[in-house]
Amino acid sequence: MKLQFTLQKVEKHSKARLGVLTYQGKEYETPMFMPVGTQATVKTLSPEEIKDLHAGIILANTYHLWLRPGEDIVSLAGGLHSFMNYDGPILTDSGGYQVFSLAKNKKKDITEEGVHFKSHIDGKSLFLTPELSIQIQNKLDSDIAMSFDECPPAKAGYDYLKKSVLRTLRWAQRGKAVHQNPNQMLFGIVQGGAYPDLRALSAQKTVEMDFDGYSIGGVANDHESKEEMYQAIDYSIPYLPEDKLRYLMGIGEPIDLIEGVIRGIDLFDCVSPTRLARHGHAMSKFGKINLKNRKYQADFTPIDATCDCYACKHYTKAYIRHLITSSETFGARLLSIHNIRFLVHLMEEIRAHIQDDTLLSFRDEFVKNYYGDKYESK
RNA sequence: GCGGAAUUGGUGAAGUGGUUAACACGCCGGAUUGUGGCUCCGGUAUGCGUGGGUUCGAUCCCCACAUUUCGCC
Repeated sequence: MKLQFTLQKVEKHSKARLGVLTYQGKEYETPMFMPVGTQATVKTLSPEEIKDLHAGIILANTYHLWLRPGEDIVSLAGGLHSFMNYDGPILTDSGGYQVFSLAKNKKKDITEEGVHFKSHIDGKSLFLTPELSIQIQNKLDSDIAMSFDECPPAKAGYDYLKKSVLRTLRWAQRGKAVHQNPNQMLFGIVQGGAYPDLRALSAQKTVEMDFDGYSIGGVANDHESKEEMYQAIDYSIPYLPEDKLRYLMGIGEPIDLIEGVIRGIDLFDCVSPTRLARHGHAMSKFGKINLKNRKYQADFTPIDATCDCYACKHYTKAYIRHLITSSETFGARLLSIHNIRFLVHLMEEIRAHIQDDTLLSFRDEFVKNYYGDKYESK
């Protein structure tokens, strides 16, 4: 069954929206943060643990699963849900971003037809097209498929970005034409860097094609400023229909989630909670905690005494620090659990504040706690 | 007791008579936004066993001593 999205409320003081996703008889509330499980697993976590965190949609990646084990194997297994034993909704990214990120400093050849680039596994030459990406996602049987887009660097320059936006529009059309899975939503992606007219063009033309939802892409690239990122959202949102999902791709810093919601975003994904975990960092409302720091060596308190996650209920900073510095995978697992729970809980708070029309003051208070003096001095 | 070899940071070690003593690990920081899980970037020996000597200059040459180690009695 296809996911259903119902918009429930828009905040008075901002564009923040509350919505409900209905899937297999269960309801999931938006705005929502989606953990990333590139290779059909949220790194270090079992599906049961993901559900215990009250996460909803998780991401998987077309590019990675195409290369290994191959979409036919997943299809033979009965699709992604049965293959990975996850009965919640799954979104697949199209592989467009991987062309940008995996082949960042390597040879790649972007043509009208598609993208030639090398496998990160064995260097083999690959050719991914908009049609192929959608066909793979049809077979993977995710619940939300993404259009294959070009994800150019933010600093690419107006002329290149314009060409790229127009090509991404043609690619979206080609992908939509071959999309066949009736149980799967298909999203279009708005590009256009930090240029208002390109974002407007991209958004309007994409919406004309009538997708099940719309993403704002190209915002997690390079080192653009937060202001530019927020502008890219602001330039895109006015053209998107109220009753469809809006997904800000790749964004997951706590403050960005709040700012995104304020601007009208419903869905976010980011590798940060799991990647930071593997590198020994815990997220908290007072900023990132680097558990590798010596000062936690004998700190026998939890990461956050008020957190209800498994890691905080049973383990101390000193123990997790020991696991991380000893390269024990249980440390990465505990921190992944905590960090995802932190973001999921943040979204719960955000939804409560939308309900009360108090999101803006929540944002201000959050920023003060999170950045402390650092933010004041900026 | 005799003879040989060795002695460089927390560790394993490279090295040269002449500016800032290589590299690796560890340690200490930092980074990380549609994930190339064990990643990236910094910092980390005011000193080369100790004491003398040679030299304009010694970690590098010489002497003595100490310690370690190997062989022989």
